[in-house]
Amino acid sequence: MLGTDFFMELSNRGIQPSIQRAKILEFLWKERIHPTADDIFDHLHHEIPTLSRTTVYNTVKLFTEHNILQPLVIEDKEIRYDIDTSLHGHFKCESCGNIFDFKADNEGSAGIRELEGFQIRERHIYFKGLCSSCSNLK
Amino acid sequence: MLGTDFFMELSNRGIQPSIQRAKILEFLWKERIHPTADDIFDHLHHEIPTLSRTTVYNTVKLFTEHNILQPLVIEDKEIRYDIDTSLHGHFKCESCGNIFDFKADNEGSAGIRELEGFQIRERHIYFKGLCSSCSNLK
DNA sequence: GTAATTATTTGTAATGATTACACATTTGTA
DNA sequence: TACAAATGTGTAATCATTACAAATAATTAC
Ligand SMILES: [Mn+2]
Ligand SMILES: [Mn+2]
Ligand SMILES: [Zn+2]
Ligand SMILES: [Zn+2]
Repeated sequence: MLGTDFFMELSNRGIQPSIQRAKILEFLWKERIHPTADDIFDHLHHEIPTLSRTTVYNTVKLFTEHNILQPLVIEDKEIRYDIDTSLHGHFKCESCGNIFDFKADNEGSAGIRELEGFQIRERHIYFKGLCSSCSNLK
Repeated sequence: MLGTDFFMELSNRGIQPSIQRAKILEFLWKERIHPTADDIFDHLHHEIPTLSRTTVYNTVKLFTEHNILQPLVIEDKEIRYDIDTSLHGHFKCESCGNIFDFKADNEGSAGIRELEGFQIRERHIYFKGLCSSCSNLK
């Protein structure tokens, strides 16, 4: 998707493009943070003064349905969205609030006795604590 | 804690006992589900007609601070409480809503390169999908 | 034991992210 | 251009959780 048109990317994914959707996708793609819908709104409403919060909520929902986005529930009352939909772990720093990715073993998925006969659709792994920067600030 | 007094148990844990606190602890201990604060309230307000929702919220917060309880954030807008504070995984069935425990590997905690220098305070693993009962209902 | 102090409980009012909804705008099509 | 469908917008509702202040119960001081 590097350097390409986000309009085109939306089309390719079977989503009717719009300025709002393209800008939201661009933001998610370029800034590789794990923003909330509100974070996205706050960042974009300068560029698109008419942007509505509802549009952001609708769009992240749409993207999620198209598997472009993965919602992360780490804190209650805060859904974050990750454009990396692969299986990986998340670390949320309780001090700065940043979220960090880490590699998480895929194993353990199959060999769990208690889940015999279960249909697993989603896997989530998250840790909490202090990131190295915040740890160093004593 | 089997067959003992929950008042005593609270004292032992350094918590001033009360009827409300003891009943909440008893419920959490005996029913080994992962209830929300509201679930606890719904179950107990028959026994204790004067019980306030706020008391339940205050109590689960108190218990959490004393590490008697572990809050689980799996869905937004729903905090569940687990009296088993050990590290284990949770499976939430998207059909019946029940939560199942499973053993989760402790390993992977240390050897994660991306988290070098990070202070890990909490580890959470949860899956979603269909439990075996709900899977069998086709 | 009674009064004063402190802790606990209760009910109601606020909070705040998300959702519902109705209307406005834009887009696609004939 | 004209109409229909899709998309976007703003406001109002939702609902679990939290804040708060008054009521009640427990503990301590005398
Ligand atoms: Mn991620
Ligand atoms: Mn559990
Ligand atoms: Zn940090
Ligand atoms: Zn089920």
